[in-house]
Amino acid sequence: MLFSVRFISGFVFGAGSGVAALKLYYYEEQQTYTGSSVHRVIGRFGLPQSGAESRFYTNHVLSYDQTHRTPRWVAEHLSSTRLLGEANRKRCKFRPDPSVPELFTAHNEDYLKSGWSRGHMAPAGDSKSSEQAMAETFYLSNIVPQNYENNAGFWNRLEMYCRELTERFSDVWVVSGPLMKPQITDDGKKTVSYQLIGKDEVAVPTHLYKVILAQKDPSSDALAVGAFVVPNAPIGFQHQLQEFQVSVCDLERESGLVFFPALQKQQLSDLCAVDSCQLMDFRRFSLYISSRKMQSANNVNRLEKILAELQEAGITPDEHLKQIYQQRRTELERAQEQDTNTHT
DNA sequence: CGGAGTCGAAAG
DNA sequence: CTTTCGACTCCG
Repeated sequence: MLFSVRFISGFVFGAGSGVAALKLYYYEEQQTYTGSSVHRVIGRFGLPQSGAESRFYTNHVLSYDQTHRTPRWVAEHLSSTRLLGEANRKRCKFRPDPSVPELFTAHNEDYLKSGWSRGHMAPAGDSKSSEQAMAETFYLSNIVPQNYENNAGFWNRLEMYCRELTERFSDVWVVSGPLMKPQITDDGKKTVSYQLIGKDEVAVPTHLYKVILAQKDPSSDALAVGAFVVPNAPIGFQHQLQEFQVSVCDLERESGLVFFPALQKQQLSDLCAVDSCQLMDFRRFSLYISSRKMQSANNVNRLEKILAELQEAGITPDEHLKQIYQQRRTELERAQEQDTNTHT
C-alpha cells in the first residue's frame, strides 16, 4: 500500500492581536491508493475530505468535527513546569478558529443566549505559559456547548485534579471531548438524540469524556490510566469521580477513537488505584473560588461580601484565605488612599 | 440609530 | 478556577 501524503503549510493571522502570525502545519487528508487504475479514476477529482486531520496549536492538538462544529478530541501534555506562567484569560476572547473553513465553523452568536455555555476542552488554565497558547484555547474549535453548572463545577474540579496530578506524576497526558450517548426511548429503541444550537447548528453533547494518562517519572515506564464519561448536566458534590469512570475500551467503542495507540496497554495500572481520584470537596473548592474572587475584588465592600457569603454557606476561612483577604485589603486601602490624594 | 468591540461586575 | 451579561465606547 502506498501513502500519498502532501505536506501543507498554512499561514493564519490571528485576528485582532495583529502581531504574531500563527503558523499551522497539517497533513492533508490521507489518501490511500492501491495503485490500481480503477482507484485512480474513482479519485480523479479527489476523494471526500472530512477535515478531521490533527490540528496543532501552541499547547494543544485537536481533531475537528465539521459536522458538529466542535472538536472530536483535544489532546494535551501537562507537567508541573509547563503549568507555570502569567497568561491571563481576561485578555483572551472566544472566537472562530481562523484555520477552520467558514462553512464549518461555529460562532459566538450560536452559544450566546442558547442556554449553554462555551466549555473549553483544553482548559485555559492549562495554558498559562503563554498568551498565545491561552488565546488559542479560546478558538471555538476547542469549545463545546456545556451546561454552565457542570462547566464551572464538576468539570472544573476534574480539570483541577488533572493539574494536581502533576504534583505526583512527572508527565500527564489528557484527551478530552464530547460524546453523544444513545438513550432508550419509550418503545425500547436505542436512539441518539442531541440539540443543535444557533445558526451554525452546533451539536450539544450528551456527555463529555476525559482520558488521563499519568507517568510517575520520566525514567520508569510505570503508567496509570483513567477514563471518565460525565453527563453534560449539573453534578453535585455528593458525587465521586469514580462513579463516572469507564474502561478505556468501553469509551473507545462509544467514541470510535483509539486513545494513545502507541501504548502497550497491558502494562497500565488503574489511575484510581494508584492515585486518589478525589476531586476538591465543597469546602476546599469554595475556599479556592473565594480566594480567586478576593484577588480580583476592586473595593473593600466586595471583599467583605465574598467573606460574608462564604460564612453564609457555613464555611470558616482557613489561614491561607485570611492571609489573601488581609493582603488584598491593605492593597485596596492603599490604592484608595492614593486615589483620594490625587483628587485633592 | 444600531452593530461591533472593550471593560468590569457578578455568580457557580 | 469556570463563565455570562450589561454598560460603555466608537463609528458609519
